[in-house]
Amino acid sequence: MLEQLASGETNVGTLAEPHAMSQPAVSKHLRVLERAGLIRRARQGREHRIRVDPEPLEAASTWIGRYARFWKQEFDAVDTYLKARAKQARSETSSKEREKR
Amino acid sequence: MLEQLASGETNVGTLAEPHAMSQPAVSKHLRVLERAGLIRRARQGREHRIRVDPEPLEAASTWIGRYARFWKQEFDAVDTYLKARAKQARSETSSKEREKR
DNA sequence: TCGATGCATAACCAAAAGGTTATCTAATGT
DNA sequence: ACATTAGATAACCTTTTGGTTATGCATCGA
Repeated sequence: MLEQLASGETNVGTLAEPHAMSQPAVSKHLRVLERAGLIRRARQGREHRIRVDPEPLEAASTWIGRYARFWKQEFDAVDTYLKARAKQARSETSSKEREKR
Repeated sequence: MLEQLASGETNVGTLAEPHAMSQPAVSKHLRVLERAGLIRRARQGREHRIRVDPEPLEAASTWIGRYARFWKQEFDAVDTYLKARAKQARSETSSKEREKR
């Protein structure tokens, strides 16, 4: 539904149609999104124009991005470490097998 | 919990401690995260080392980022439009009030 | 002024999320 | 070989999510 809001500003009724959803369901979603600060609402008369507030999403994006980059480093480091350990483990195993005989 | 995984690779038991959570609960979370492709698991003996897979998060980050930037344009455009309309509405109202008298 | 319209709210329901305890399996140390 | 330990799985319970219909309220057009 957020994705649909991407295609620009709409009123509540219009949002309900493409999803197989009733109007009250949409209202509920909008209330949640509004409390989460993800959308803005401008009432003009009896119609409510809804639009996405990009700020918090942008913030989330950069936050995740920072973490992802950090994790990528960790990931690669651990990966090479594990490969090295695996190689060593193989040689240890074979030496143990030699001992058994 | 993902945030805790940020601080590096761990095994399952270690993950349970800081949250007030039982071990099976953690196992459930990990299974979900694994199926979602957000973490990787390397079993070595009876211990499972868990680490974050940064790729999908990075993808999500850039996706959201692109949308956020796009929405920011929309947002600003609509904002200026609304301000203009509000100004016009005020002048129309006052002219109507003049008619009433 | 009065019916139609846009949306919110209330009351309710089914399914899913998220936790628990108890039990099982496989690897480990002794 | 046997007790211990890391983790998974099963069965169950409560809370949250996400939807519904019915109804209320304000605004608009005639």
